[in-house]
Amino acid sequence: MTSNAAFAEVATLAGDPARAGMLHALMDGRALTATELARVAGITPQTASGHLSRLTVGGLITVEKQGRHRYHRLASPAVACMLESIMQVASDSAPRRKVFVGPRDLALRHARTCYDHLAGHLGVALADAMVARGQIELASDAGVVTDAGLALFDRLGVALEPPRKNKARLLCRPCLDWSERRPHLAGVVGAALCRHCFNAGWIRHVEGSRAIAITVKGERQFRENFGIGAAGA
Amino acid sequence: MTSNAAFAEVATLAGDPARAGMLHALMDGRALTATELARVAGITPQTASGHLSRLTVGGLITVEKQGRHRYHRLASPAVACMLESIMQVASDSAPRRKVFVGPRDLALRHARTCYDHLAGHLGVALADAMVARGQIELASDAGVVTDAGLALFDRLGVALEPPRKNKARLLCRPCLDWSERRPHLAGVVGAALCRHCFNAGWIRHVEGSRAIAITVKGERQFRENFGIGAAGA
DNA sequence: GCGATGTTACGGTGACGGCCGGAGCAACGG
DNA sequence: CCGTTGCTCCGGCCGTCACCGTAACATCGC
Repeated sequence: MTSNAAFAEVATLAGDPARAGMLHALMDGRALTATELARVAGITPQTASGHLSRLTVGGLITVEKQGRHRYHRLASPAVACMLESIMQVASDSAPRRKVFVGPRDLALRHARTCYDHLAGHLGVALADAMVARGQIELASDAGVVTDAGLALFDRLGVALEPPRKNKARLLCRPCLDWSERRPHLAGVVGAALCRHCFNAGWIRHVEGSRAIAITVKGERQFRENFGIGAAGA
Repeated sequence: MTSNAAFAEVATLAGDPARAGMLHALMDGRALTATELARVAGITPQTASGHLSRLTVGGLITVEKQGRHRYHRLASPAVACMLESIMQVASDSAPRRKVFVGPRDLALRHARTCYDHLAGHLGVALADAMVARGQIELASDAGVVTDAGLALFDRLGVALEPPRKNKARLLCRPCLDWSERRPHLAGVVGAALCRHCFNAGWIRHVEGSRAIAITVKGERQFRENFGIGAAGA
């Protein structure tokens, strides 16, 4: 069982509360420094450094040196997907009691990024709207963008990466939202849509959090293009 | 960060080598007793009992009492999906060296079940064959069954669960195979196909392993219906 | 009722690992 | 050049947890 040791190693790396906090913070896809990660995890920079070193050799994160800063980010989308799935299981078994949700948690539940796509109330509302309008079809396993959806992306100027080959259907991945318990849009399509929202100035990052804020412009665009009401409420 | 503690708890449960071995053994979707799982993990039944108790309260497995035996199985497909994704990350970072593959590992790589669908060389070969024949389309995020694929399933008598609503497209989920590094068929479609292979006597479980054996009848059927050569070699 | 088997509960032991403080090293700025 | 900042290495403390042996409890066959 050679693969078993590697499996346990990866799971152990994610299992420490301090490391889990750091990985959680990195789930927005951005790169953070060791000191920033130490602060979110509530430990000293020395301890954080050790953790980050272990995470790096374990292949969960990668480091990019820039001057006297060292920026850490998740190593791959596969890691983000793994963290998502663990959160999925954790939120399934966790609701032993209705937990207290602080204001910070509330902002996260409203709208956040999930590595490279939108999640929270906003992400789910967007997916719901597109399903209702026949622009995408979503099953539990997978999803597909219809011609109406392609037309919408074309009209909005959503840039797909890599550029779509006209032959194959455009497929997308549903991702069960841990706060809403309903699927939102992930995969290449979710990433493209999220990227477009940032580039067009519809949303922006909230400093020091995975939460995102909807701009005034974004509010209007979401209402006009997706029929989503004030602040996705 | 209420969800953080639950996250770390779940990851820690999967992170112990002994527990990882048990979860790995349960990945074939069957239910095993504490003694069997102890033997797989190489620990005493007492120790295994403690581990299984923790896994149960953690929501990773469920227990079914039957006489003096207690059968343990994975709690949900979400747990299986999580274990898959961890294995995915582990196999990404693990290939530090070409590891020795024993005969037991070899059987696993040839053909095995992955919770509820087929994996290994056989699983990948089936997916490849269906893609080549235009019966399914697979992207990295998702997949879809074409009309040709639906016709094939109909001809073979593959029973979909739940029965397909004629309106929506039949979507499927690709699952990156850790041994082949290529996608095989998962999700409801993969599960239906796997179930049909068992029911029709094309494959059978190898006792005491996640590996499966292809019967003589199955060999002929796989060749005739999917063009897969001897033993999927 | 009496062994045999499967499973759980308890106490003790040992080790792995997280944490911090102190010190050493690069990088930027004045 | 020197002080500041960001990060890493080292040594030591301490809590947690995996493991086993012993023992108790349920279930089945005789």
